[in-house]
Amino acid sequence: MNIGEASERSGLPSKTIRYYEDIGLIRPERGGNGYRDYAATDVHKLRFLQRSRGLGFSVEECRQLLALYEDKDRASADVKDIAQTKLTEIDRKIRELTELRRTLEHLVHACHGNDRPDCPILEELSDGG
Amino acid sequence: MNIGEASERSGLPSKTIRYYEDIGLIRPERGGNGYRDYAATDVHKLRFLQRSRGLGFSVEECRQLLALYEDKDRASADVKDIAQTKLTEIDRKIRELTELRRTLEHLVHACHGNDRPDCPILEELSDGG
DNA sequence: GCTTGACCTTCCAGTCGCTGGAAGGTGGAT
DNA sequence: ATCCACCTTCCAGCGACTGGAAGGTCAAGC
Repeated sequence: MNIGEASERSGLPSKTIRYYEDIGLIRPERGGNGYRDYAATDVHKLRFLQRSRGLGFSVEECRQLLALYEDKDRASADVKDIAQTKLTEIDRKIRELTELRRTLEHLVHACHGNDRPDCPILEELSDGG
Repeated sequence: MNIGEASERSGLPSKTIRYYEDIGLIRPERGGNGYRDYAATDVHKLRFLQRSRGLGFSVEECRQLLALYEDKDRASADVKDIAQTKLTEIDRKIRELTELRRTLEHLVHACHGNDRPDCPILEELSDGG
């Protein structure tokens, strides 16, 4: 199938699919007219990429996951390691966001047209409280 | 103080600090030798930027947050609106990250992590389960 | 006074992961 | 024959830095 259909089926823009080919993630066949020709397995891989990117894996991580996916003798521990690392990162982000939320909410509740130039709440905001 | 010390105190690389100046986020004084000269308030702002950037706010969002931070003399309904909008955005981000976390954790727990070739993580990534 | 080395300056290029657009070829319908 | 949607390549740009070259400044040591 042409890139347009592969795009529809995978949920990835054609541009992105070509880019993924550029960086060596997928290598579709070519028809006599020069058009890319995607097989069902290619679409499978593209969808795999679409999902893992959406889960916050970097392209390099996706390359690893794809290699593991294609490798029949892979150790699932490798995959687990990558996912576990991502999980830790996500946890840290959630923690930090929750902190900022708390700080900002504090600010919203405290800022009532108070004209004092040295607002301790704003100090706290910049100090990381 | 020079950029090196501002970097140490704010946790931002000197390169990033210069970049923030390029795009008009901070405007330190200049010494007679042409060196940037950072005041304590500049470091406060830099640390503020360091935190909010680290939490996934775009530079443009940080510019707004910084305006809020600098608006301490004119705290008003407008200022509160900006903060409130940011709060909503933070909430959304936390929700999305939590969802992502849940999905990934599910995958990690489903994975045996041993050397068996069948890995639930890869299966779900490709099948979209 | 002169050298050393750490610091500072500017500017240009590269990174990642796309995304947009130009310029042109192909395919199928009218 | 013409139309238009699709495909191709290539080049440029985004955001938010990051690295490196080429050069200026400053304090310390000899």
